[in-house]
Amino acid sequence: MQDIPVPLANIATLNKQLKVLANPKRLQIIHLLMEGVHCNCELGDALNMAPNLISHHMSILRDVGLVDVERDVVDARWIYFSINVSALEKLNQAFEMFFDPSRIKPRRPSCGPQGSLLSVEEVSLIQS
Amino acid sequence: MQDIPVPLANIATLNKQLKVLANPKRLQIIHLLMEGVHCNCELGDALNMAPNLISHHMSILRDVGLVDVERDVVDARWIYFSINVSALEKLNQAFEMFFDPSRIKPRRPSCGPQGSLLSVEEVSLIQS
DNA sequence: AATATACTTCAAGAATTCTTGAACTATAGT
DNA sequence: ACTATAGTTCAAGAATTCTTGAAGTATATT
Repeated sequence: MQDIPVPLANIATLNKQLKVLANPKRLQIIHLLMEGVHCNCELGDALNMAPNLISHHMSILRDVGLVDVERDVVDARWIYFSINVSALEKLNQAFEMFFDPSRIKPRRPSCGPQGSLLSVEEVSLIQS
Repeated sequence: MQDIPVPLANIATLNKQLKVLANPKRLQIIHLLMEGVHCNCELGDALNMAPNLISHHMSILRDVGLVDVERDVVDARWIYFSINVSALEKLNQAFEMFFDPSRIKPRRPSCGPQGSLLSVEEVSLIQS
């Protein structure tokens, strides 16, 4: 039963990550990249999106370090996108920590008559 | 090594959940509710927000089933909000499944000369 | 019955994010 | 050098989401 702290600073970070992920196109891109390396044109074909839109979403994903980029060694015009594994691991851990159901504590609210949180006997005592 | 399928229908669901979570105020509300039951006024005081804004965010959290509501038994004007544990568990599982780093597969892209994915020997063969 | 309290709903404006089309950069082939 | 290709950047409009203030509900107290 160790206490896992969740400071407010982390909520801002978590929010930034969630905002990046809370977009259907970017989720689909991530899903495709989980299946392996893809170039811009491949993603555009698969998702029926213009290449500039792919670029736009990729820059958002790159900004949070979730996606890596490398140029083709033979033909440097092609660019390959891939998931940054350690970034994904950290993301996964952050989620698991923040949304961990075992973190939920029972507590009486500090306002209101708190009737609903009293036992049945306590409630009947008050009402009599 | 079992294959965990991630159908496209689930991406839409996941996106909906992520959009609800990708908001600093709602993350703070969730964080406070993890610490235990709170009423509207308590949340408003803690987060320095007007009660109608709290209500608004609560309805969004309720719509996805993440938050439960119950009226005070003694004084029904007070309303207590709490986290729906099973909803949080499902959310946690969905995240863990979708963003699981072990899902990442290596793959050669189907476009480009694929130079960067060739071995050093293969590349030197092409370039000679 | 009248007033107060705890909260919700509504509508409009503010802010943010998404998409589109055009212009731009970098590299490769002829 | 010139053209083609793969991808990026920019700016403006469209769409969505957030916040604010006022009005509305439901319940409790006097």
